[in-house]
Amino acid sequence: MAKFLTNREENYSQWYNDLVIKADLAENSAVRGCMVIKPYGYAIWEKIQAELDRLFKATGHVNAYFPLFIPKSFFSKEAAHVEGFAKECAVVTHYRLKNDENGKGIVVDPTAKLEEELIIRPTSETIIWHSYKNWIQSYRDLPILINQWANVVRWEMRTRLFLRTTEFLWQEGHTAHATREEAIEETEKMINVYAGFAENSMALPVIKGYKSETERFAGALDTFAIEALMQDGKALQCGTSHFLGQNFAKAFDVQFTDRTGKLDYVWATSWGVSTRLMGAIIMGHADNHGLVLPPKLAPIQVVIIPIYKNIEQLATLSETANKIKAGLEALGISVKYDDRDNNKPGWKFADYELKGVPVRLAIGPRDLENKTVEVARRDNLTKETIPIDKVNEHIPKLLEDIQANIFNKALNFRKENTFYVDKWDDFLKILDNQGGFIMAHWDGTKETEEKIKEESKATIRCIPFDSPEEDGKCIYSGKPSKRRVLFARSY
RNA sequence: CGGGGUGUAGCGCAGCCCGGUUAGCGCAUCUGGUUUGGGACCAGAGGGUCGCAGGUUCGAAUCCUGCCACCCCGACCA
Repeated sequence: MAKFLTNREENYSQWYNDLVIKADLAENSAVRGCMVIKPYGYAIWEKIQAELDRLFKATGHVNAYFPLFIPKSFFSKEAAHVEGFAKECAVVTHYRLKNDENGKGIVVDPTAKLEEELIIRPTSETIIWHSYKNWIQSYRDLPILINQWANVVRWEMRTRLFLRTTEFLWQEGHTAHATREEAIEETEKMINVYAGFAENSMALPVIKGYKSETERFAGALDTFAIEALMQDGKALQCGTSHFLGQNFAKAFDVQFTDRTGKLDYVWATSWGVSTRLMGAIIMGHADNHGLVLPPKLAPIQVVIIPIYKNIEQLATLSETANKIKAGLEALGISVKYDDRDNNKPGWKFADYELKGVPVRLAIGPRDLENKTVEVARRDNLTKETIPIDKVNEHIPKLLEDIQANIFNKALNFRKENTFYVDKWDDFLKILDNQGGFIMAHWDGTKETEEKIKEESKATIRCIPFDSPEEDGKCIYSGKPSKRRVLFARSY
């Protein structure tokens, strides 16, 4: 078979780039660092959105929308927050263009300078908390459980399609609560929603945990994250949920009267996932033939390909194929019948494999005669022939089976690539050889964390919630430690 | 932003070092025909501001300057 993709083993990042382009998910745009998400890629994002939106609403949240622009002054109200984001903000300074007097096209009109510059949101805490000030007076106004689907801009140095783009799509939840406990509960609830989504829908096992102080969100008291292991042994942060304490309430002076009549600041959380999840799906499951989409997020779950010698034969096949299609659609399965005549079946087989379609049905005269259909599954590339009248029974089970199988495959990969390490030499050796997750002791200090990062390029991905207490010595400093934390090189 | 590389048709590339009439190849596209159970074949056709802007020259894809974009490696990050 001819090579259409760079081999994953040869050059992982080239393979990734090839895949995104060739599977028609996205492409680079005329603007540096910004991508065009193409219909097939966007369809996957829409599936992600739909399921997350359902989960948010099921946990009591509602959607709203806040502006793209944030007055510069808002941004500086929370000290840690501005510190964290200042270096990557796009700024609007003017509101008008004009024709150049020297005939050199269009220029910024210097008389149209804004009184106060506007920041294009890198995240919306500030403008949202400015609104919340007006919305909250009493404990009866709480909690506020709002999510918004939006685009944000972070002026990154180096970008990669889906993993890190200058503009990206995401959702950001911003909640306000009367008590610290309730806000912490919300923060935990949402990291669990994310973890559930990653594992159930994306078929990607994740580790939930706390971020170390240095890795925390700018302005948060605590950040929870889910971390997934990619096939090249690097970690990808897939979602974060932040306990913001009263920091933003204080910065924007949002106080409420509690049950006892006492005035207090509101407690906050924020949480988000982005189009980066697309990258996680790709790097978590895809192979040298292309994408492997989890059935629950695949825009096309089943593709039917006719094999025929002439138009008359195609017409006969189409009759059966359309019946199969209608039957599966009635079961809520998305089916594409590809009867285009410009490509041969072999071409289509390869193309749908590249696009990660979970199940392919091929039907030809031979099948028609035997009342059968050939079923090929994308996850393990096996084929079987089944009677047509068993399709409605077989395919739903098969989709579930594929969903479970790719999850288990990813889980096994993670198990095989998670190492409990106690010696610094082994730590470095593992990172350089195969990568993976490393569970090791850490003395809890910023200094050690920094040194480890410098010398190994690995960071603390998180302190897993379920990491058991055990006495040990820090992998780097040898000082005492109570539990292992999760290290990895990351995206 | 630092180091390295690349930019020529929708895609992948040759030509550039050593300037010279109409800029070439493969894939894709279009037309006609034969095909169709794992990326078909034959014949014909269309498609180019040679990344952009200046400069040198009788003449620039080719030489010079600046800029832009993309890729890889670092620092920053979801």
